[in-house]
This record gives sequence, C-alpha cells and structure tokens, in this order.
Amino acid sequence: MVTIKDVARVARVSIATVSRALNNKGTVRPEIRERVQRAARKLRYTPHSGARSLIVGRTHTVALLLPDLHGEYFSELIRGVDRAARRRGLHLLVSSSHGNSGEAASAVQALNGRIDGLLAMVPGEEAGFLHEAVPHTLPTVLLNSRTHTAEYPTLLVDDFGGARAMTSHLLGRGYRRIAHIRGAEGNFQAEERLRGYRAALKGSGAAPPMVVGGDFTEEGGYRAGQVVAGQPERPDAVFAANDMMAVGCLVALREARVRVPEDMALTGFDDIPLARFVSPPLTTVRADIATLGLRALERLAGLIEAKAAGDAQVAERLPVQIVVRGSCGAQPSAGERSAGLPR
Amino acid sequence: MVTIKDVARVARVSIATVSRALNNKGTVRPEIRERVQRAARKLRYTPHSGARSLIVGRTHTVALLLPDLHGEYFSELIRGVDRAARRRGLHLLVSSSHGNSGEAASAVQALNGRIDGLLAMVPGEEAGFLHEAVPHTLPTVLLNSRTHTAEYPTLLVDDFGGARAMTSHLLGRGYRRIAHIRGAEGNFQAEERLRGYRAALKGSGAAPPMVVGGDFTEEGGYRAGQVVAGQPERPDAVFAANDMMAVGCLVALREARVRVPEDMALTGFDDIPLARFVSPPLTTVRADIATLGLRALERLAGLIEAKAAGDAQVAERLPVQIVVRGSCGAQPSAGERSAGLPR
DNA sequence: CTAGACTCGGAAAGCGTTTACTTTCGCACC
DNA sequence: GGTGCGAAAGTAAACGCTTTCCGAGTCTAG
Repeated sequence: MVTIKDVARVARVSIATVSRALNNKGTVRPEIRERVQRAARKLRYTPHSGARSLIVGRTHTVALLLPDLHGEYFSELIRGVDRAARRRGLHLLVSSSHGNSGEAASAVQALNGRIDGLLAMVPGEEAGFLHEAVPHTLPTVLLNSRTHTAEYPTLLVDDFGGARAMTSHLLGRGYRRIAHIRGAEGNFQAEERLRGYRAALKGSGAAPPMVVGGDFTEEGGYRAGQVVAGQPERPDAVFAANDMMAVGCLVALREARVRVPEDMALTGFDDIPLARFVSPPLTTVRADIATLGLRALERLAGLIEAKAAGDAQVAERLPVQIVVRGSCGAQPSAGERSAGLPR
Repeated sequence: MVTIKDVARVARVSIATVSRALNNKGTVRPEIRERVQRAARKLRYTPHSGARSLIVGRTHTVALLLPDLHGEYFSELIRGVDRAARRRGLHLLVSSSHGNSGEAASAVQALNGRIDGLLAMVPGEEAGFLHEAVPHTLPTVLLNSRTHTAEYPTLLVDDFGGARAMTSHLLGRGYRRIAHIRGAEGNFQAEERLRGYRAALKGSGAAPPMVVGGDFTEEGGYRAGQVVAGQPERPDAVFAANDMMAVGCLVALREARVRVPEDMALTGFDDIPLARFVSPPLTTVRADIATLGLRALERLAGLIEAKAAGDAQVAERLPVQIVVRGSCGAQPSAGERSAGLPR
C-alpha cells in the first residue's frame, strides 16, 4: 500500500507538506504543490480514509439499517436515501437486521467509528436494542418505528390515516363486509394500519371488523386469501395491509374462482411499482417511500452538521394518498384503463 | 466518545489488558477479565472500528458498486450479496455510480482504506476507470462486465446463450418476424443479448433482424412498443432485452390495441418478480440474479482471505433458463394458468 | 534458599493521517 | 544593521486501537 510517506519521499518534502498540498490547506508554494501532485498521481496515491477519519472525526458515511433488503419497498427506500446521500456527498452503508435484535445490535456495534450517523428502521418490538447498542453521541433518525420507545427523531408515513381513508373509501363504494389482512404481529406499521381500519369501521354501520393474520409477504397474503375465500359468510371487500399481500391474495382468490372486483374488492397499501401491473390493477394507498428515505437522510445530515439542533425531536409524518385503480371496482373496464405509464 | 482508556481507568488496569480481555487474546486472569467486561458494559464501550482496522488491516467490509439502485434487478442482486456477506460476517457498503465513470472513480477513491474488497458492476464503456482508480492491491470481482477490459475475476450471466435460446424458442413456436428491443447503447449485456438474438436468427429462414433502440427502462420499452406497433409490416413477436422494457412495451401495445399474445408474442429477460404478475404473464429468461450476487461475494471473500489465490482469473458464466408463461402464446388460457405462487 | 520457568499486566511502538507548533528564511522598516 | 514579521516548510503530537516486548511477581525444583 502506498502511503503519504511514499509521496513525501518522491516529492522530497515532508509528509505535512504533502497533506497541505493535497488538501489545499495552509500555505504551500505553487511549485511545490505541483511537484507533490505529480508524485501522488505517479504513485496512484489515495489517502487511507480510515486513518483520516480517525483524526478528523468524520467518515462521511451513514448507515441504513433495515429489517430486510428484499422487495420493492426497500428498494425504493434505499433509492431515496441513496439519492439524498449522493447529493450530500455521503456514502451509504446498508445493513439488514433480519428482524433480529441481536443481529441488529451487533451490526450497530461493528459500525461504531465508521459512520457519522444512523438511519434505522425498526418496526418490530425489538426497538429497545437501540438504547443498548447505539452510542448516545451518534446522530440517529428512525423510520417507521414506534416513537414512544425512543427519543430519536422519527419519520413515518401516515399509516393510520391511510388505512382509515382506504377503509372509508371502500365503505363509500358501498361495501359492507370489509375484511383486513393484517401485517406482521408486533410490527408497528401493521398495528397502525389495523387501527386505522378499525377506526373507519367503528360506527359505520358496516359489518364488524374481520381480521385475518398476515406477515407482509406475498405467501402470507396467499394464505390469507385462501382463508378469506373459504369463509362461510364471505366478505365483499378485502383491505390488505400492504401490496405484496394483496397480490398474494389476488392469486389465491383467482384460484378459488373469486372474481376481483366483481365478487370481491381488493386493496393494498404502499403503491409499490408492481401494483399498477397486476390485473386488475390494485387500488392502494400511496406512500412515497423514496421521498421518505430522502427526507430521513436530509434530517440525519442536518443532525450531523449541527449536533446541537436536537430540538426538533418531534416525529414527522408523511401524508399518504389513495390511488384508485381497478381492483376496488371503481373503473368500469377494470384492468384496462389505469395501466398507464409509470409515475 | 468512550474509548479504551476510559474502560481501563474504570477497570483499573492498563489499556493493553482491556484489549486482551475483550478480544480473548493473550493471557489475563478470569477475575480481571470479568472486571474489564463489566466496565465495558457499564460504559457502553464499543471499539472504534476505524482505529482498529488501521492496525489490523482488515475492515470486514466490502463495497458493492452498481450503476444504479433502482428496480427489482438491483434489489435482487443486493439481496444475494447481502445474504452471502452476512454469512461471512462482512459488512456491505452500497454505492451507485449512476453510469458516470467520474463518480465511480471518486466513489472508489473515498472507499480506500475502509473496505477489504470491491464488487463492481460496470456494464458500460466506462469500465476503464477501474484501472485508474482501483488500487491494485484491492481484491476486486466484476459483475456482468466486459471481461477483456480488465484482468479481474468476473461473474456473468449467460446473456448470449439466453438470448439465443429465447429467440430460438420463438422460432420454434412458429414466429417468423421477430423484433428485438435492445438495451442501452454501449452496455455489455445489451450487446451480448443482441448478439444472441442475431445468432439465432441467422440462417433460420425467418425475417432478418429488426432491432429497435431501448435503454432497459420501462419508459424506453414503452416508446419501443409504440414504434413496433406502428410499423408497416408489423412483427409477430417481440423479444425485449429485459423484463422492464417488455412491461413498458406491453403497455404500449395494449394502448395500440395489439393483443398479446394473439396478435404479437412478447418476451423479456431476467425474470424479475414482476414478470409473473403482468397479464399475460411474461415468458422470459431466468437469470438467478440473487445467486449471481451471492456467488460473486463468495468469490470475493475467497480472494480476500487468500490473497494469493488469484489464479482463477477466468470468468464464471452462470447458466440461464427459459421460463415459458403466457405472453409467447404457449398456454391456451394465457394469463390464467401460470400465475401461481412465487418461486 | 535461590535459580529458573512461567504468568500476568504495563509501557510503548506503530498503523496513516491531520494539524498545532516550531523553525528557517527573506525582507521591509526604523 | 538590528528588529520584527510573514510566508513556507518541517517536527511532532494526537486520533484509538493492537501487539510486541519487557518487568515484576509467583511457583517449583534443585
């Protein structure tokens, strides 16, 4: 490995001068600067970021800790974060905790000293590990996580409001027996969406809540779809807690010869890119997840730059929006019309 | 920040003893070890990875450099790499170069000293930057990149073979006017797939190659679809260089009232998760992209562990497989049958 | 009772940087 | 012609850690 010493030797100056010349700090004669640069180029010298960050105290890297890396949801999130990071000249360390708080803790530990900030999405009950594992001096922003468990700034999408609005939308279209496929047990977003569903149903005069278990995966949605289709008093609409489950459910319904939306309406949450393409296209709640990531990173960057500005601890809630497509029976020729070009 | 010194002070031993006690190196009395561990826990001490890697020369981190982070293709890749990395106890630094060789170079520079190895996907013509920017001592593995430009170990999917097989499949089904929507100009995979398409057509007796421009994006596929649909002598089949373009093309065809597969067959490449869900489901070439990532990381890890084992410079080519679904006219009731459960 | 082997823990070097401090030098000013 | 000053370059400390080397004990054996 070629170090600053090698450059100093070749340019016949001290290492301090090399550092100054290369970083444009302090004063160094143009002639010498030139000589140093030539030597550095010749040797293909690049400073060792680790050593550098040891002394300057900045790594220009932030970590993104996610429960999983699979699927369009996280892909969108990573994309948003990446875009903002690049804009800020920050590097991105992506890590997945696999819903396991032990792994998450060890991941955070290993990150110590190599990141300037942490962006964590900890939707489950394991959020407590943050207190234990995360150094208190590390700027941290939470995503879609329980706010009361931690004193960190948090960004979340309006899961409750979105779910309530979606359920109301179905009620407004005349559905009376609306089932809900819930997200994973213990998951914050799952609970919020369930809460929104319940809130909309309350006092609406429609059939009481009908909740079937799920886990946010396509397979889970498929199984839930089988349950729904096999029920004695079949619901006339199903609101799945996310799009992936709605898609799985759709497959199960198709196999059970339940037509969507004629026999049963079906809606999701998230508006992942896939939602436009299934047939019928999925009515869903759009949560602009890339923007969520982007904003979270902006906030984190702010925290990093002005360590003091910790006053805005309050959670920021991103609005959501209902996207009506064919699967809820809205369009006459469902499946044909709304499959337009993406965003 | 709490350092090893603080722990030493609290445990009333020297910093050397703290290091030994925490890393289980050297000999230290159980009683003392216990005392140190208690102190470390109490202070929430985690070693500064930067400082540590400075001396041990290992960061246990590898970087994954991708042209972009958007879409299911990269999501799958990241997932495969992440899985393998986690298994090896490695951390993952994800960076996107946005097809810009300058950015890629600066990204690699900034990574110097904080990674043990580099996994780079550089499909474009900018691959030359690797020579300039990547330290020669850094273990590096290339993904889906031109092999002749660099002397690095490379993993690629069999783009040529897959494209040829797909085109042959269409020929076998009786299609005679097969068009190809090509991938981005200068992109290695685009060229390989185009080459495969041409090879299959050569001497087949079918109409000569009909290539329309594309860029691997859905929008590009959409525009290409409009071109195809508007042609005077319309092709009876279209083979898009990837699934995203096929999907975009499908939308354009639908708008132009061209039925798939009745009026025109349509196939893609990659078998992204979405392919199963469009209607009709897409016949495509499956490239197990997660496995590609996984294998690439395994290979890189091998390189890191045994610096010497650089003999196997030869490119590793992963086989692909044709997945027949409704969009090529194979199934009688296209769109109904093959939408089974995922993988 | 002391020499030698062994165990434990401390002091210090060193990893590759940056930067505060120091030194050297040329030059203007009184 | 001495003093002071600013520019330019060098010296060395520091960042937080690991690890080598060494000294101080402890134990056993002759």
